[in-house]
Parts: sequence; C-alpha cells; structure tokens
Amino acid sequence: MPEGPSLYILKELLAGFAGQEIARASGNVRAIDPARLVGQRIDAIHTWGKHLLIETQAMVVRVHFLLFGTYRINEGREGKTPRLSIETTGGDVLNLYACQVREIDRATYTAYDFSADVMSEAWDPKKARKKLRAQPDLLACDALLDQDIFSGVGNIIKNEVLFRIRVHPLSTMGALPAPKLRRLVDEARQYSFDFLAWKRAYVLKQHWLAHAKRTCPRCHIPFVKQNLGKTNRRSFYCERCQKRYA
DNA sequence: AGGAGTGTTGTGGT
DNA sequence: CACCACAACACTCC
Repeated sequence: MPEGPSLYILKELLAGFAGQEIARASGNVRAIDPARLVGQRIDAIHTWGKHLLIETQAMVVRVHFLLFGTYRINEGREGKTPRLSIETTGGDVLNLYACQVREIDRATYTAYDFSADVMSEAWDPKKARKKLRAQPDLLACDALLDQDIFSGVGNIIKNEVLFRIRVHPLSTMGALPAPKLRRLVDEARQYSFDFLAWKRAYVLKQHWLAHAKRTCPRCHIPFVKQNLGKTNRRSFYCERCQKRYA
C-alpha cells in the first residue's frame, strides 16, 4: 500500500468523509483513544507523501501504513481487528489495519510542507533541486527516498526513476550534471503519476522495468541487486545503462 | 517453512 | 554529537 500514489488514491476515496460526523470509532490502536473521535466532525482529509491526515476540530490524526498497512472502505477484513475503525453518522466506514496511528499537534499539522510532496499541486521542483544541491555527498538512492525532499517516493519509484534517467544509484548529487539533476527531480514526479495511473488500472507491477527485475530490458545483461546507501534499501540497476556520476 | 519486502522509528553502541 | 547497526512493528506472498 505504502508509496505516495497509493495514498493519493486513498485520499480520493475518502473525499466523501469530509464534512461528516463520526458516530463510532474503535480499534486496537494504543496511541490514541478512539472514543475521542466520536461526535467530532471530519473537517478535512489530506495526504502528505505517505501520511494520511484526518482533521477534526479537536484533533489531527496521522496514519502511516508503513510496509504492511491496508485499509477497507465500507467493509471489513474477515477475522481482522482494525487498528482504527471510523464510522460516520452517514454510515460510511473507514477501516485501517496494521498501520501506525498518531495524534499530531496543530503546529505540526500547520507545518506540513506540501511543496515537498511529489503528488501535490503544490510540488515545487525548484525547491527540490535546491535541497539536492545543498547536499553534494548525498547518493541518488538515498536522495529519492528522503521524505523531506521527495515526500511520497518509495523504493519502487526510486528504482524505476534511476533506471529511466540512466543514473547509477551510487551517484552523488554534487557530481550529477545539472540537466541530470533536473531530470531526477522531474522524473520523481512523472513516474509517480505513471505509478498512479497503472495502480488504478491494476497493471502497476507489469510496468516495472527495474524494480525486482533480474535482467535489464535495454541491454539484456543481468541487473545488479544490492542494498545501497544510508537507507540500505534494495536497489536494482544496470551497470552498463546507468552511469555512475561520482 | 522460512524469508523477504512498497517503511519508519527508537535504542544502544562506537 | 554524529553515525552506525539492529530491532521492532505486523502482514502477505513466494
């Protein structure tokens, strides 16, 4: 479930929840008391990268699906207790499973910078480039996973973007030629929207060119599969097609 | 059966 | 203090 485009889909599905009052709330969440949500009107549902934000007058709840989180709308999962379940007076139900639920304070909520969210209308590529240039030692594989720069980008998008732009994951930001750095930023957003379209059509996986693949579709040599960078996440790359700038 | 993975956070060590 | 390795969380699929 986790990357930004999936949250974007969820936000759309939840559009009808805004303005509704919460009639019931329950779940095995420990960080908040679901009962506090009862009687609250949902003022807004937002996403920022991989965060789902549910705003009411009294509180803002942040949901993160991490690696395993899932949700159901107007249905439940057989034999599974939701982490958090919210039912509106209108009869709509949101069930959240295996996710991290937290309350955040108003200041934190207000401070969310949507210009860093690759799925947002407010996405600002210029700011992203500036952040990248400010960290010349930052590796490409780590840069794309940095949620303060590319909020919403996850490991799949990382691998696909680097393959598309033919950049080796261990390239440093300082060594990337300006047009490449620009492409990295632009493709992070572009691929995220391609991801969105493919996810909607249930054809995402078949469009992967690099992630979890064994062979380079361009030159047909085996991909290197290695955990790289500070983030130490799986990277799939072609040593021939993807140039290492360092 | 065992292991790995679309992710993040906290802890403890160096 | 910075950086790291590792554990924990919790679920599905191969």
